[in-house]
Amino acid sequence: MMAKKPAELAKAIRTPLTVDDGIDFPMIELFFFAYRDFTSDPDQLLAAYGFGRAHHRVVHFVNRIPGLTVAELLDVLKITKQSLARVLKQLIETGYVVQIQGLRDRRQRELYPTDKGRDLALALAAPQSRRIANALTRLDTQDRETVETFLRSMVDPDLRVQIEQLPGGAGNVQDRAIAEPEATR
Amino acid sequence: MMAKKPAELAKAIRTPLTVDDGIDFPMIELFFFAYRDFTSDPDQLLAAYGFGRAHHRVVHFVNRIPGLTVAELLDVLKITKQSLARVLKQLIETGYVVQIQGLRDRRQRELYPTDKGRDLALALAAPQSRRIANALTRLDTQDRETVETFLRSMVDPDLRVQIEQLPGGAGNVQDRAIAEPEATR
DNA sequence: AATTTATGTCAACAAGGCTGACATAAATTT
DNA sequence: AAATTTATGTCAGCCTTGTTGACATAAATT
Repeated sequence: MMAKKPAELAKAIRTPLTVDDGIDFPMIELFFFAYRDFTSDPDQLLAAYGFGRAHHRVVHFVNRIPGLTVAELLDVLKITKQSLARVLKQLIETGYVVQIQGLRDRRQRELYPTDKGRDLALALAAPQSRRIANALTRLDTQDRETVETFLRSMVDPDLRVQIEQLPGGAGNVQDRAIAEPEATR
Repeated sequence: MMAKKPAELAKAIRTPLTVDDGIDFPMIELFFFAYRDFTSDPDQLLAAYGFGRAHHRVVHFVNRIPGLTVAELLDVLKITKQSLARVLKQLIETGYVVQIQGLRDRRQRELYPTDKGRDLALALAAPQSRRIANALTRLDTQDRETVETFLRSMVDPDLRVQIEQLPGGAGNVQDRAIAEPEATR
């Protein structure tokens, strides 16, 4: 009996889980590895600035939706006020983001990027966009829509409104397919 | 000059970044939101077990590649020994994973799931697999290959070997398309 | 016999999640 | 006008999970 080696107590399963177990493991793993490398692109850049992924997300959405309020940003990021406060404070102090008191509602703080903030957002997005463009070159042109449809369907239905609100409307293939400068401003 | 209000110092940019800036923002954001919700599926389950995402990843790969060594697991997860040690210790103590001394090389510890560990891996993978299956229903059958090709191309080329080694070979569309139980063991 | 390798462990640190409580100013309701 | 609600900020403290560097041990290799 000797309870010393737990390896002897509970028996080891030596066969791998596979698709035969009714789970789409290949797709689960592809998604995992793809996202891991996708996020690794901006990581080196961020480290140079002394920022982390949390800063990245804030800078990104402030540039994509200039003037959004703190509450709106919390809703997009799905984090708590305190978590946001830390990184937002740093971004404001270092001059990447500015707050402007709301006109209609003066309790609100509208968030805007500065020139520095815009440059950073572009620099962070560039390698990710390149990676995507490269991946799409292995596909037919109309396959882009397939990938978009897939990814959009992976998002919780009640959260897809967030996507549709973004300029360029990733939630709206038809709108953006032509890539014409719309009246988004 | 009163340096009190940084909002007044650096000017706010009021126009959003769009695809016109040469960046594929729609795809970047779709990927972000899709992955966010994809990982939220197992999170509730994990919380019930008192585990985190780190435990999830370990349990997953130990079930997919039973008998892999600590060094191999570190290589797949791309984390440090110490980070792995913490969660691995917990998983072993609570009986989800067992270690067996290597036969060829007795320094190595081969990692295997227990029955508990296998059940957990399946329970965690189920909602993710369901989400994927649901997303694929909106596509034609041959579009699955398009999505797989896209995701595989998003992975760093030198890291794609990791995918190809997994049973069911997500890196090998032809092999897995038929979903036949091959001589993978 | 000496060295290298695989693993474990300890101490310490940092980022970025979380909660709960409390403060303030502005808007809204009564 | 007074009371309440809302948007935001802030403080204290906790947890997970990533990091580094140092050191120990046993087994394999040279």
